[in-house]
Amino acid sequence: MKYYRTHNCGQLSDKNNGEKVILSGWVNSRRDHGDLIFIDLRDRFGITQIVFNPQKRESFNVADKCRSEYVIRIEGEVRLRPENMINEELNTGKIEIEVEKIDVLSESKTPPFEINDKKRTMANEELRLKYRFLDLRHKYYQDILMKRNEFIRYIRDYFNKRDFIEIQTPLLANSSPEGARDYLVPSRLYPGKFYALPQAPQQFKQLLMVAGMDKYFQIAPCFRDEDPRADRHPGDFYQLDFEMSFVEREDLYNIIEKLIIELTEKFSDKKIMHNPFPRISWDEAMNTYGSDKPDLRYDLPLIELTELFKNTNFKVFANAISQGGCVKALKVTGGSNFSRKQIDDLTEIAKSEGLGGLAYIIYKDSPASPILKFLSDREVEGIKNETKAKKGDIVFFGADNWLKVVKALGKVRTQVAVNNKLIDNKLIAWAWIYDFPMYSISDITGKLDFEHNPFSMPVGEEKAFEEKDATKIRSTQFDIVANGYEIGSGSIRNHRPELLYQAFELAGYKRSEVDKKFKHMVEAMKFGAPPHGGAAPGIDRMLMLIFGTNSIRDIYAFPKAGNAQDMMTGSPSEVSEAQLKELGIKINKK
RNA sequence: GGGCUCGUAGCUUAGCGGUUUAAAGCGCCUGCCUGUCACGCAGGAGAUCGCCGGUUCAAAUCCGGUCGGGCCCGCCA
Repeated sequence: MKYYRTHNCGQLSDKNNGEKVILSGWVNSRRDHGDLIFIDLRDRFGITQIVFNPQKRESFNVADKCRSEYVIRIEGEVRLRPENMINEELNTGKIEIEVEKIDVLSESKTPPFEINDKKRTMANEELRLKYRFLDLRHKYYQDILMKRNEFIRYIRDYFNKRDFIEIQTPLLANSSPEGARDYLVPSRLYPGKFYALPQAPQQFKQLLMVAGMDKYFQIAPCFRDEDPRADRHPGDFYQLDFEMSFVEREDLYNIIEKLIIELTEKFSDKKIMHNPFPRISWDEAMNTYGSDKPDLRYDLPLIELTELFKNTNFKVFANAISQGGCVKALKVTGGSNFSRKQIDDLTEIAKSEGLGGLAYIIYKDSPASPILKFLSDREVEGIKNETKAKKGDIVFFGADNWLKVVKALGKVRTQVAVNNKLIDNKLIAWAWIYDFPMYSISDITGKLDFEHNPFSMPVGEEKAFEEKDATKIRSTQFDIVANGYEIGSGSIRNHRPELLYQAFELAGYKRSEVDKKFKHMVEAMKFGAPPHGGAAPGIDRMLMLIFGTNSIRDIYAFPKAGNAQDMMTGSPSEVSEAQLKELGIKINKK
């Protein structure tokens, strides 16, 4: 009976008036009025005010010694608060507990930072991560973890209702030659050999389709050994991984789109901007927004001007066009008041993406620009017509090969949106980007390589390979994007072994190499593989967006810091000589 | 691997065109207080200014290095 409680701290109301209750929790704050002590007792469910009177001398003396974060257990009677002392901010604000007996279950050292239910501590993150078990006592984090639980349960229900089954795939898998850096796990039984933690259950889920499981999903832990970002947790993260047999892309869109709409409406304060989600081909996305994950909360499209400058005397534009490139423009309404510094900063962004510079025309009473003297009257008039620039606007130009131009102006577009506060944070602009390129020329090797998942079916299946220019082959790969983030991707898979060999061959893999590296996959496809496809939205990014947190770390119970270390447990850490010896591993320290 | 930026009581910050006692709010400790709810009032303790070196009569302050954090680029099929 020592640790028994009758209620939690968020439960009692005026209906319980007069009841004898036992509560336990943490001392959130203590207000000592000399001969009257209030304690706000806190647990995950809420806060209840408890009152100590000097008539119960023994209990009063214990309460006098209680400090923040002590764990206490009290017995007492629920009492209505006087009318004018009701606390509207608390669910339990109409009542308080008149304490008869108190036990201190655990004392607490003075915490390294203040823990208050009302506000998040402003202590720096390194310290908070070190004492994560204390930081998590904040309502902010408790709410997120509870909401995350609801979120994931909703997803499980959604898929279960639709005949999907959740299947756990191995965490000790094989290192894959494609993709991100693997986390390796040494094998004790086979010295010199390694498991790899899966970057995604991609191969297993396809094999489950071959196995006839028909519809699979998993809240799947994934591991990639890459450097973190604010929106990328180092090491491990979760994907909503699913795969279906006998489907087209349309089936995949439908199942995700409906889920995401329900999740957004149920769990977010934000409004969905476009419903149904816009579908934008990769070419169109790049051409219009200069990004394969465009932020559609603001418009600001890139404008095509190559035709206008076909015969221009302005060398920068003429050179770009003669080498098969293009000229594009970005009009910023009301941008004529950009400072010198702002224009310089935007120019730097363009240059960092490989452009020689960022030409511009400012529209005051008449157009003003360093490049005006190189342009004909017809061209100046044409720019105005195409961009619909008016007094008060600015138009930026990019000229080079197509991809460079759109990427650079896309970055400029993003920055302009920030500068001019064009972003409405109350919106989530979900969208589909489809028909990604199957291949691209690697910057490093100069050779053709897979742009994304090599197991995706090319658009048009065998007809795709009639295309002479392999960079023009499109994949059934699609992304779900929102507010400038890539949330996840999917595709119809290539279940036809001959087409798989053909796809790999273009990327420079011989049949024998494919057999060696992906033997189980190719073999599986030869034993009656159903057509199938799937996708994998990132749970973490969805949570970030839908909950509206700024850091990916907020939605994890125990996140790693930006240095990929766990500040609390100290991992990664050294291991004993004996362990290394058993694994046959020798460490060369730098 | 590269760039930017931050590091001053337990916490958050001020001071940083060189100078004597490093300042404030919160927290902590002590005392007072029977209606507070981030209670209030009074008093007190608490800092080798991340670390190492240099310049100087003198460094939290200027310079160099180093360590640690954050953000970004590369990377992330």
